[in-house]
Amino acid sequence: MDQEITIDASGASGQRGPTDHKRRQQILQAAAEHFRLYGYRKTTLADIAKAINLSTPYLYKFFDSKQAIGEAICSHCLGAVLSEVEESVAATNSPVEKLRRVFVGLEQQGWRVLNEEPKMHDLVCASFEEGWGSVGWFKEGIFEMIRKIVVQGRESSEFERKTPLEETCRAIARMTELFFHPTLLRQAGKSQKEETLAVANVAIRSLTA
Amino acid sequence: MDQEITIDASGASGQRGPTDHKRRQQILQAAAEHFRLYGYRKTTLADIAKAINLSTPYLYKFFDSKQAIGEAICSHCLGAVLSEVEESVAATNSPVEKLRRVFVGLEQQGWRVLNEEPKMHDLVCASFEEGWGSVGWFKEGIFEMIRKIVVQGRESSEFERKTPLEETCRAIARMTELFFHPTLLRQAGKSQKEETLAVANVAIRSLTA
DNA sequence: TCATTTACGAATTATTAATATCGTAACTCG
DNA sequence: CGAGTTACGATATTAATAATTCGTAAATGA
Repeated sequence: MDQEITIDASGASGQRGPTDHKRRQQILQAAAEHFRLYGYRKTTLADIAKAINLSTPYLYKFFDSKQAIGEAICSHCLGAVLSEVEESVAATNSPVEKLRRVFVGLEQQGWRVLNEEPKMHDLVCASFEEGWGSVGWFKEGIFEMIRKIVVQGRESSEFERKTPLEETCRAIARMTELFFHPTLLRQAGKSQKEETLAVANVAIRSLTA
Repeated sequence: MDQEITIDASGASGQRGPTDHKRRQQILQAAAEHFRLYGYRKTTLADIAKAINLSTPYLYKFFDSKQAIGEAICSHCLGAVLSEVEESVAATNSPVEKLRRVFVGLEQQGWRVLNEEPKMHDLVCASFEEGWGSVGWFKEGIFEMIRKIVVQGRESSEFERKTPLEETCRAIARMTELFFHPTLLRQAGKSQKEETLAVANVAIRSLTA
């Protein structure tokens, strides 16, 4: 009704009932709007149901729990972050520059969510604190992105080929966490472009050894 | 009465009145014991005062606030962590091994506090969340430790000398945070020796380039 | 059979009042 | 004056209670 975009809930756990059902879409869109405006904790299932003229219990035809809806919305938000970063990465061919853009892009996007969608940031915080499925999925996305870049860099001989691929990429993925982890982001309180670049450079130098 | 060790409060902010006063020591020791047993939040100033037969307001002769006492105890705890790591670092001459020990040592010590002194861990969490002075002091200590190691490594030609010292060391110091930051530690829920070593290796390779 | 609701118990979350705690100022004692 | 206390207000915390909210089961209609 509001936005024409569809929210892909596949990937988030806690789903049930028919996928690709019109109601699921409505629920997710109503939830997204309410979460963004009033926050996850303050919106009740009744709010969501009412917004699309349904009774509360019917939501359970599509989701296991309120948290399951939260996870779906969170996945969508994190998915958007990942897409932005992927796009930025795709816009250059240099593996070194790609890697730098992963770090900088994640920092920027994390900062954007914190500032422009504070309620969403809260939701992301909760998902990290409670270890929801959406987090693992997101981290895996980052790891894959980095792995591809490193593989490309090794093929073009810009990166070394001695160290174990998996271990190295996991470590670098882990390092990006310093700049997108919502709790750290909040504690930092300000953008950290400088620091991000410095850490990215460490990662890059370790590969170009 | 309990422990013969003295707690050095210099470095922590929020202190007032005579330094090196017998009462300050008593307050700090009583506070340390209560914080460790019952937690920062649950111990009241009255508890501390009563333990050494003082009235509550007299504590304010030595500390600006309850938080100031918390900071002092927190500094002491973090100082102990730093000492342990420094000792481990001092036990080898290889800069590479030293650097590895900074990472591994911090991870170990962080994990130890989380498990063996959970109430202290809560206090450390609070200090990070609220950005107490003790945190900046601790991070600066790590940075200094790393800087010395890198300088030594450069002098012995084991490390490269092209990259700016300050920036590089700040970045590496930042990377260690992944394994001692109390919030991340709690969220991880388990020891991460493997990951720590992997990230340490990235730092080391970036220097031996 | 699929879409949906009503009825309802358990668990969680506001609300509020009572209490405790923090921190200051002024006071006492030797 | 240095060591310490008493008295006290503003703020935070706890406890008890009332009200919501989550989530299930069984029921209703198309």
